[in-house]
Amino acid sequence: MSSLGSFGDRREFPVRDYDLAATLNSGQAFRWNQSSAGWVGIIQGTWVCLRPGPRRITAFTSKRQRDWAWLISYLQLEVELAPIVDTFPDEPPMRAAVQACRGLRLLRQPVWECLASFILSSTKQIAQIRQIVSALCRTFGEPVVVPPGFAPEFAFPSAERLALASESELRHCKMGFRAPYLLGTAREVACGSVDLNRLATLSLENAREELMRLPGVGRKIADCVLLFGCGFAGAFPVDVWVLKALQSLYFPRCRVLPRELRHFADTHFGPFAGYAQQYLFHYMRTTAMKV
DNA sequence: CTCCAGGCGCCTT
DNA sequence: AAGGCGCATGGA
Repeated sequence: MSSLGSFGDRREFPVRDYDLAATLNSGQAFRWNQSSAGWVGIIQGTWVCLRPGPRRITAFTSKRQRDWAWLISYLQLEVELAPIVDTFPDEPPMRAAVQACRGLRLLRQPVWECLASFILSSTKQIAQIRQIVSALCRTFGEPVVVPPGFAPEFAFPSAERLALASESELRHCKMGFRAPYLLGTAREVACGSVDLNRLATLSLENAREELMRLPGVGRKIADCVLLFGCGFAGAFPVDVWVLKALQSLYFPRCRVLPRELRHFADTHFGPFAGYAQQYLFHYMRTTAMKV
């Protein structure tokens, strides 16, 4: 194993209620890999390795850091989890999900990477989304400075770079019918037709409307970007897993239509509905699935 | 082999 | 408004 301490930079962050593995592995981000040194990822072109410890997370980077605001924001280290969980409805399904996923957090990811990744997510399993994103970064991303002994890494390619790609180049990354969607959205973002960094200043509804103007972005993908990239904790992405969770946990004895489940989701989970959604999603994928 | 995967856009009623 | 279908690709 490489001596990370003798290279780059290192910083310890005290945390409570933070399950790093569950958070990085819960289908909200697609570029984290567990190595013997810890969780290795790229955040805005910066290589970082994260090690969970008792009541702290230790971060190693390949380059000296002027400040760590980028990581504090990405990991949402200043968010206290307990007051959020306390707003969830007090009922058996939600209690079970919270108990099974203690310490599960939401990340605040770079908006473009989040948007592009979720455009690639439709009708794909998480393992395959990771493969496509990895190929996209290898093919179009700028090389990143990596500590000695670690695998080469690449930044997530900018919208401007992807806007210059051809559809067939994108298809070489195995994204299939999603290629024209990603290309179309990259072009719109690159030319400034949609300003991703302004979304967080809008209302949830207006920001969602903006995102849904983009090709390949419907309600579900828009809500993922709002929740995982823009900080709208009330956005509630409804996918096949969440539909299954709502149906089986809340209406086990009667068949409920998807649009009725959608309405239930919109009205039932409170101001941090997005957190509740992530708990249900992860609970369903890890433990409850084995029913 | 068949079936399905953190959906969307377009086409029918 | 609401429901059905095709779209690439690969793993179970």
